Amino acid sequence: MGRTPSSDKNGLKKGPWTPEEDQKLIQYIQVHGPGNWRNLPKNAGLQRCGKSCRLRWTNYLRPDIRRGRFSFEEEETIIQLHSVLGNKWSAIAARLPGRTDNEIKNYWNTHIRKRLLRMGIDPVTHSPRLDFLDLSSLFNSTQLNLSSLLGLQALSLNNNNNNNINNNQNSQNFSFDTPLSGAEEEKESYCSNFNNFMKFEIPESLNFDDLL
DNA sequence: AAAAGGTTCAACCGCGGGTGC
DNA sequence: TGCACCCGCGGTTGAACCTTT
Repeated sequence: MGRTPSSDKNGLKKGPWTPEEDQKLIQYIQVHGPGNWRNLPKNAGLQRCGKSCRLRWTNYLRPDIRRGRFSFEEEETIIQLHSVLGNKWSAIAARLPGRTDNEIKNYWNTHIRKRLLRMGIDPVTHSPRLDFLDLSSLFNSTQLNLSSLLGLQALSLNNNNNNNINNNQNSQNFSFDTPLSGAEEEKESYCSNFNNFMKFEIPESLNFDDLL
């Protein structure tokens, strides 16, 4: 993984970190603590720039980092927070203990974004993609309230006092079976949770003043 | 078995905000 | 006010790995 080992014009090493480099960085930070990244490489005996050291520490070596697969709850939280915060990965990471902004960003781009697209949800606006849906069948649906559909996100973001809004009314009439769908099991799993996605229920512990 | 194409994710880059002088 | 420096963020890259043909 990573990049080809190389050096820049200052003789500083680039590319993947070796276990020896990791050990030097960990030992130095255990004694002196993180920070002062500019001088850290020299003091720690590393041929790296401070930026590279900070990135390695914050994204990989920090002892409080939780590695491994994201749980469904974490995934749902990411989606909810992204619907409010957008690509503010550090803000999202701050609300997911043990996860880094880089990890969340990667996970979003490689997993969640694709799943939302597959489900017919625009990953930027978090609204159903009308270009993706079979519009003719939608318009023929007597139960569909299109204005509700278009106002879905606005509703969701203004639901501070309306957490119990029942969006099932909107979502139950759609079929998000997609021509691009992959594993049936996965599709079924995520479609069954579609209602949860569309509710965008904001955890009570979330402080909107902090977010915005 | 091997080649081709797709996916993952650690690491890099450029930019902008904050701070001190 | 302007400059330099430091730090953190978001976007992008590309080698390793995985899956498909």
